[in-house]
Amino acid sequence: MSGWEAIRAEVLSRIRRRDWPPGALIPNEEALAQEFGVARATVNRALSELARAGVLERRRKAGTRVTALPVRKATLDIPVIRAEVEARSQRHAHRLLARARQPLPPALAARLGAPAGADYLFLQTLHLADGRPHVLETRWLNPAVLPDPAPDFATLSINEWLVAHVGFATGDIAFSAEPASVEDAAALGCAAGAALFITERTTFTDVAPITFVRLAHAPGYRLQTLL
Amino acid sequence: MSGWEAIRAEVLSRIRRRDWPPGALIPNEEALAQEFGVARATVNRALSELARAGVLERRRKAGTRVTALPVRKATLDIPVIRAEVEARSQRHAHRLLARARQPLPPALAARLGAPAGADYLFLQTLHLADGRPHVLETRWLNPAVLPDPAPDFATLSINEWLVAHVGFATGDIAFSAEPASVEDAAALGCAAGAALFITERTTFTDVAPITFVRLAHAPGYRLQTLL
DNA sequence: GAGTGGTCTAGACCACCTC
DNA sequence: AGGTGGTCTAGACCACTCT
Repeated sequence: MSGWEAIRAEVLSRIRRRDWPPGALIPNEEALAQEFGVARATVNRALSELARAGVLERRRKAGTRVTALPVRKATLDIPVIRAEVEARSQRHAHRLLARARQPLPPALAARLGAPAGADYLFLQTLHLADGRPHVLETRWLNPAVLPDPAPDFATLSINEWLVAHVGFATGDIAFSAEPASVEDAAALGCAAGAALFITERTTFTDVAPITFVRLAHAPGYRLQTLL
Repeated sequence: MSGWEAIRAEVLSRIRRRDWPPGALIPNEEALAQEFGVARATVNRALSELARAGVLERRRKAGTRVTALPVRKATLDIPVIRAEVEARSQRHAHRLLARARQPLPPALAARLGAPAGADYLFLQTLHLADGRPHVLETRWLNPAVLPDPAPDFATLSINEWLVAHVGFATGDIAFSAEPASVEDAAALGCAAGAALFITERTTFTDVAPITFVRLAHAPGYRLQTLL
């Protein structure tokens, strides 16, 4: 191994070995470049990666420190549901349970930054994995992003239509646990009150809100990632 | 704005505008460098960031494509519990409920890559926020990583001792929803069967397993992040 | 074999921040 | 005011992988 990855490994090793304990200032880029016999840019690359991982804290003039109370950063992959199901070699299908124009509930209007009571498209979709209920998707969609006539979401999943036609957007995502409502339970085929893993996402373009979606995952769902 | 961030923004804009639709091959680095009047390294930096975000897919010789079915990547911060509580201006405290040497349950031994029935330290800690139950932490700890004599975890939280003395490690993390067990309910002061948000982590150093920890969060907990 | 991205270098300038 | 990291350049070599 050589190059910036080798330097990252060596620095990490010195941190683990407590040569550079938590909170300590480490030598500056030029000194390390000399020590390792590489260009400063190579050291910069290695240290920047460690800073991104939360292991180091870097500030101009102040130098580079080992993070005292490291905030571990985990990267989650949020796949399209169909891709997630098919990655487990299961067959994916979806059924459109509801589709209606509805005024946006006030709480959601606030989260999306939309006018209260705005006319939104309400969609409820049940995703199936190998024919069994997998995820109940409840979505409010800004009709302004839709073409006229609107696509038939009975055949093409909404989410896939969005990623293909609206493109990349910003937003936020939240995870929680909720007891299954009567509606959740009916759709997912579980008992009311069962512990469900809930994902909630809001997405925006630069100019307008796009959608709010709540995913209620069938019992047993796990979201997993490497640290 | 100028530099690599400007180029990233312009490329992203062309993708959103569908000048470069999903799946399309975009010009190579040298062509873009000429067009924007910058060095190839600057284009490389911009495109690498977009690839890291999952917007582009890059392969030598094959070139750079707009991701067809983008896998959104969300970065989660996993703070030390005390820091998380204090960040909300609440007072943190913890009580050590149990501490015992116990053989590692077979299921956990497999996950940690430890010999079945290995002698581990079992610790159960209740974290309080403003005096109210916040998280029930259930942990198995490899005694080999502890000094002799072992620290008194009644005063210093285990997790903080670990981050300060064992240092950075690899591992994995999983999130799920579970009904509260009788034990969970008693500790957290909620009803048995209530929907709890569960975090499970396993961590290793290069050479040995360190710990498995299960965090049962009190009802209402949300894990949130930006996309 | 050849085209593409990944990385490295040596030097430079600059933004930022602590002192 | 001056030290530090952040970025850019122009050029080079290399690793990978598609054809």
